[in-house]
Amino acid sequence: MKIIEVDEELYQYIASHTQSIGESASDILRRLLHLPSLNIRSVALDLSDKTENIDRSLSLQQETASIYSESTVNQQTIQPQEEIVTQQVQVVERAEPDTELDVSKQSDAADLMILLDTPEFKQESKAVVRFLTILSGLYKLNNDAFTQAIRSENVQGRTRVYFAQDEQTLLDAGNHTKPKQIPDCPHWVITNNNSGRKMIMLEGVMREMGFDEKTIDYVKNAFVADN
Amino acid sequence: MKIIEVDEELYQYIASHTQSIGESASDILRRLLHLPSLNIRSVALDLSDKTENIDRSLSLQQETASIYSESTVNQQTIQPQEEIVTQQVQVVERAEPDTELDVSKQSDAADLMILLDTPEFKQESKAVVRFLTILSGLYKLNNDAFTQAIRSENVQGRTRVYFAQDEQTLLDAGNHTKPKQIPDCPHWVITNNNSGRKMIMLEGVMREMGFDEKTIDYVKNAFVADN
DNA sequence: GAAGGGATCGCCGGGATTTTTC
DNA sequence: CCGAAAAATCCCGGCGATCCCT
Repeated sequence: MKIIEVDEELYQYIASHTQSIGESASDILRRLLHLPSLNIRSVALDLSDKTENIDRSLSLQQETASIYSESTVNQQTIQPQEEIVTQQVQVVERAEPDTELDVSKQSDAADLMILLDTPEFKQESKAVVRFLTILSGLYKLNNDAFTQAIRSENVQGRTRVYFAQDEQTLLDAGNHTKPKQIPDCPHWVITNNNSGRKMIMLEGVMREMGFDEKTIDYVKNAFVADN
Repeated sequence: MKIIEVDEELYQYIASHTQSIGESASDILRRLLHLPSLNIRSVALDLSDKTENIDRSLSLQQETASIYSESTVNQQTIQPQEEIVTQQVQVVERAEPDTELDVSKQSDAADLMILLDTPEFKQESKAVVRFLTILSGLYKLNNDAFTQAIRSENVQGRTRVYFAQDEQTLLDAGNHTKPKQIPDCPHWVITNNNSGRKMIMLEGVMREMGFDEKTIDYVKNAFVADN
């Protein structure tokens, strides 16, 4: 083991991306950097558990699996039984209708993919709707992270303000921005821009929220997919 | 600074992504993680106490707006007329045993280096922002020395005026000089020149302020470093 | 402010490059 | 007239919002 020094904020960033209790800095960093894990990782397991639980299509299962395949490729060591037990507990807990606010970090990516995989979403032809739906999903996944993310300067324009808690702020910062409230969310977004910019906005928010690049890519693709 | 433990292989991975000599682990990781740069302006504000948490929510927008805003006409953030009064108050505030104009003191130089060492600064791609940030930092370090320094003939152009307490002075002395207010500082600088000239301007101010050559060199390097 | 969506086009800022001055 | 220093033009990339299409 090596010791490295990281600044306070980066430390917080890393710590905040803990996905399972007791995870080491290495584990977290490896996940964020898309490096293969040394220890068995539970992400793949989690995904499949969740899959059964939520009863979704097979195709998504495959997609999801392939997306994370990198992290499962060279995993030779198998983790103790405890791991599995934990998983089962989680499944049970999640078996009830999910109305609670604190969605465990672990399932962020999966929840998001489930949302984007619904026929309703895929069928949706309007970019604004897909845009708003994704934002709404992001908020629901982790409203604190989302609320923090949209404050970042990285999701602001040169003169326009992209996100705010109220319509007026957005109206004041630009002309004809066409603000819309994000569904089931206290925040507003501006809407009068092309799809490219909408994608940039999504990307910015997700990056701020700490999603890894793979997931961000997945969402971007889902957003773009027009049929 | 926080200490974290990473496994050998991950350590090698991070180290192998060094892009500039002397880069810290934090810098490298921030780049690899696509961590958004923070608001440079607030860093400058926070020069003397950089570990403290920064509230970026409200002040950020305003600061950013003032920097990029083109309609500087109705900006009344700073009042030139009361300038002298303000200065005097600050003198009194600074009236501690070792208050001098000699800026070459270790601690001041160190403060400056701390600012330039932040990943936020290093990651800043725009020369103007780095330029303004450094000037802001210089002012913060010793506003009297700074205010005196920019009056010197050595920081004026042949026809252009480089620094002034108000935009108009700069506008009057040249065409398309693109003056900008230095963040958290009552003074303005012109901005429409290449990076070489910006560096000459920094150098001039610092020399006038009494920085030693080593520190000046350090700052020049930090300013130039572009990635 | 009310039709709505969003691609297209034009403006703006950054700063290297070119032009001008001494 | 040449070289150096300063000034300012101008190109490029990014963002805003107009305006065309549905």
